[in-house]
Amino acid sequence: MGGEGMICDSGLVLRLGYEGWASLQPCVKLEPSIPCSASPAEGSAEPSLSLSLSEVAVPRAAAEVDAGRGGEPRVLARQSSPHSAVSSFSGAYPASSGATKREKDVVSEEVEAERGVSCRASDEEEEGSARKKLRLTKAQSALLEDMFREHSTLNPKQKQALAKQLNLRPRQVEVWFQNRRARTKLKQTEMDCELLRRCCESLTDENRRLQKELQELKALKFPSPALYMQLRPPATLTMCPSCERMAGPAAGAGDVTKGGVAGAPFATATRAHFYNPFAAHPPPAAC
DNA sequence: TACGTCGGTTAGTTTACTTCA
DNA sequence: CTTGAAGTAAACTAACCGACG
Repeated sequence: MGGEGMICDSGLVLRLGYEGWASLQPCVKLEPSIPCSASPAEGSAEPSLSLSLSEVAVPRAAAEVDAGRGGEPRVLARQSSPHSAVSSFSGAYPASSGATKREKDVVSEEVEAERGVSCRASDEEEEGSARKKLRLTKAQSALLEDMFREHSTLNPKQKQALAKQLNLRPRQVEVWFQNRRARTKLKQTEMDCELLRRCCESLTDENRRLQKELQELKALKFPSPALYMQLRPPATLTMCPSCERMAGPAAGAGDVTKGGVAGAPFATATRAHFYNPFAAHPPPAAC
């Protein structure tokens, strides 16, 4: 599994990868590498974060998200244009027709539906010519999508059967599945990136806030950290204002990982509830 | 070696938008 | 001002190619 890493403003190293393609489970690890000059050098604690996408039920297929531009559903069953060399209906409507493109498309679809035609493109006689491109019919796309939802890959037998059912060549089915997997992965990656971006923003804010708090603390020069702890409960470390969940004294007490210093007065002894966009509960809109 | 999958790319098609007569 | 044709950029996606396990 290859991983890509980036350091965001919050000083966290974000690593993104996939635990295998089929399962589409991106894993994300946020490792603290707080570069801030006001980092807890003086025995203070730095938050230890560990977010994992593996625990998350990320919306699986992009198919469900896959809408046309501007949210307008696209008509996939559209046959090729009158100029298309592979059009099954190159004569269905003349180019000089007064109908608009969209109207033509509708007509084409209706005619196609009536005839029950599927586009078997690039027949053997086409070999040697320039690359041809077919447009799958709505029915073909639907069936392929159904199959894809069941299995993202096909064994040779399934491929053969599906090709026969769709009146396509096995190679076409194979290519469709390849492209479909690629599209799904791309969509998933985009979604992951968006989640990471939000997470990064959130952590940046938190980092900023903690630094500010640290500076205030320094300015106050409390006689003892314990006093500060009494006056400033760790609940103030709540990261996600929308979640309204705070790390109470019991939550994570003693759970000071490598990032924190066990026993250090400013470790806040607790791990604040850092907003995890990959957590099972849906991320708040504010995040 | 053969085969399947993947990432990357190419190219055909469609759509949305702009311009202009 | 409205309308329709023409041009264009962008998006989508089938098909292809080479690398890899």
